[in-house]
Amino acid sequence: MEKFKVEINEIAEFTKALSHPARIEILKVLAEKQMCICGEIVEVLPLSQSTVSQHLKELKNIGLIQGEIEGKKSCYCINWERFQELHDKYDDFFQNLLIQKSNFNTCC
Amino acid sequence: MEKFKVEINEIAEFTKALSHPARIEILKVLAEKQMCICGEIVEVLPLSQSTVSQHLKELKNIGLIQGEIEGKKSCYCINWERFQELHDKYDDFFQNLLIQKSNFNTCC
DNA sequence: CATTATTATCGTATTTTTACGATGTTAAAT
DNA sequence: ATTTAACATCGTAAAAATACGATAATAATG
Repeated sequence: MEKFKVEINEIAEFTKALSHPARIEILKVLAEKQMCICGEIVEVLPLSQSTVSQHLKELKNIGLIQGEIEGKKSCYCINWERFQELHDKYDDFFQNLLIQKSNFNTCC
Repeated sequence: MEKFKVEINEIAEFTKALSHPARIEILKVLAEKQMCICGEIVEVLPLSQSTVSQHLKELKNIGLIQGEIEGKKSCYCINWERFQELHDKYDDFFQNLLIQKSNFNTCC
């Protein structure tokens, strides 16, 4: 994956983490409930427990969420700091694109 | 793909379109040059012509770029209206998430 | 008209993603 | 000490994404 610049790769990793509806839904649920255990997420999603666990792992890998084992349950929540960091990088990039939008750009 | 709500699916489709570094790079190049022919994009990317063509097609499918055949060349540019539309949807969604970030949220 | 240049599409191989059931692990409950 | 509940991980099947060479299509060029 060294074909592209680091900045580009970082954004792509972020958008990739968000590229599945289940993972977006998970973030939404976690934001609403502040935190919840795995089971609550599984209840809401139309996917099996193991599949949800996999999606949780992916979000965890990129750091968007945190998970901590509490007894026999597993408590998840959003890592807001990381969330902001990634969102900001994405946003910077796309704001820069928008700046370059010219007015007389009828294009093609 | 009817498992999730339309709003969630739309965002996922957008992020999916941006989930590959090549496609992000293409958008960057197109923003910088306002418009360019396929060959110019191929020159810049570390991928074969056919692969780049495929990525262009995906961006075109979701409407982020437009392509028009001009003689034997093919002129591409960003569809800024669509770009804004998708970006706004994404942004709305994540701003809503951020609103729900509570201060006393030490989580887990 | 034949050739060349530009790009899209086809066929296909490889890799990655997605999904699920089965199993393993650990802590709580009985 | 068993049993149960909650969850992660494993194994694996199926689908999708990625990449490329070869070919097709079309317009410009000679």
